[in-house]
Amino acid sequence: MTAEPTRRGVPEATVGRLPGYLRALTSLGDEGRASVSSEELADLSGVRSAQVRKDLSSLGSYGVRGVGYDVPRLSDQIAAELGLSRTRPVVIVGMGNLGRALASYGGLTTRGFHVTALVDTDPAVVGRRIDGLTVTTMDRLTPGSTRAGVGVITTPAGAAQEVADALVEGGVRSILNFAPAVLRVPPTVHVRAVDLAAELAILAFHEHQQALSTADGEDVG
Amino acid sequence: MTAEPTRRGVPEATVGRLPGYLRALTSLGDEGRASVSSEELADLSGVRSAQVRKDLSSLGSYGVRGVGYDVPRLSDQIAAELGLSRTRPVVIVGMGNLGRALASYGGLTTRGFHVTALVDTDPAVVGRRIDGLTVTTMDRLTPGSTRAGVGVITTPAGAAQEVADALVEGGVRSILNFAPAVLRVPPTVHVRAVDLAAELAILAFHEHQQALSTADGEDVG
DNA sequence: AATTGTGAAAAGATTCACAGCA
DNA sequence: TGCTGTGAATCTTTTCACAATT
Repeated sequence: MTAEPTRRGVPEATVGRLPGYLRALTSLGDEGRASVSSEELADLSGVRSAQVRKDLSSLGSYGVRGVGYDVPRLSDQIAAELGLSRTRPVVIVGMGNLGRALASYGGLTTRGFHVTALVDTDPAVVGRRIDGLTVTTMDRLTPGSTRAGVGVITTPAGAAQEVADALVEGGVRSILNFAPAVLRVPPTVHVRAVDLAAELAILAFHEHQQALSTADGEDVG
Repeated sequence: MTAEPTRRGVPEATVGRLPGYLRALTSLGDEGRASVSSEELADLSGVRSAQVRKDLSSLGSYGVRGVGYDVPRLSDQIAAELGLSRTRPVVIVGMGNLGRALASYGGLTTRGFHVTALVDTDPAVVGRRIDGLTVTTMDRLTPGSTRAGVGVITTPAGAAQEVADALVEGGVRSILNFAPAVLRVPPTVHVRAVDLAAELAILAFHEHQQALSTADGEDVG
């Protein structure tokens, strides 16, 4: 029993798709749609319908055979499963371009997350107000403001580990890391990394392969 | 034979880890290290050593038993595999906070990528200079500037599909999509999505599960 | 003695295909 | 009839363990 496996066994791959389903369901709900089929939900989420059914059944779902899934009910179900009912504090560390962009990013402020602190070390930035919050230094963070919350690291790679340590110390149990660095954290702390350079490199790989295979005379549509 | 499978069969999961290896190797190289073991490289990349060996062997690697991998040589090998030898043009569409942040993001401008155009529809933004480039409208993009390049979408979700269509029209074959929307593109075009809200939701899920299991009396170190 | 490369085993994820139900 | 839920089949990924090699 490490920190990894999930309570009632929702597979990790399924968890990764739940936000996508929720997004689609939210937009269906806004249009006043009462029910949706796995086929349509799959289409809106960019996956296959069998996948949708498997995923939702692993949640102990409440679809109706011959009809589909109840949109508001399934929304609530997924939001509850994701733990989005309770609002979580977010601390952003590193007030460069990316940090500032995230601080004012609407998608972050909406469902379930609330930016409670902005942090930087640069004295020229500390004390400035960004999007209604005053930038503080790391050591001014109160443990209460970060407990059971999410830390977002948008510092240069060199500072990332130090920041992660401080966040963990301050009670953060989840970290979203934009710095191109591997973080060492206790096993109770979850880290997700978003590496823009890596994403581009992966795209470059596929383009490269495509170029090679067309040069070799494969047909490409 | 769709567009998916890779020339000499480098598994997709492996491709996803190559940028991480390259990052570690680059930093080892900068320190003047001549060789590295799978064990150490694994440690630096946050994976297991067996994984590293499998991954590198699928590249047709050139490690030396009893010694390890030659750092500069392996770097070159991976960079070549990823297609990072040739510089690729990047077009960023959507000059909000995130778009501006990416436009001046160093990690993007370095290895293999070069931002060649910034695009927005807002007349108040078009014509402005950001980071040495003048913001244009979509229709002023020359096909040549985007061909075989990468399009980055940082617009609101509602505009994303339209932008993707235009990028594809303009010759882009890879898209990095930050808008929370599923894009429909021809099968020859590769899309990777970065969804910040989804990342946070996934972290929230794990925190939520952890909270549940501790409440149920599981030990958590 | 140290470390790679790789078959084989195990685990995980996806897809199929159809029984079961409204 | 239409669509879910799921066992079985398939495919992919990870991990193990050890022979091969310097």
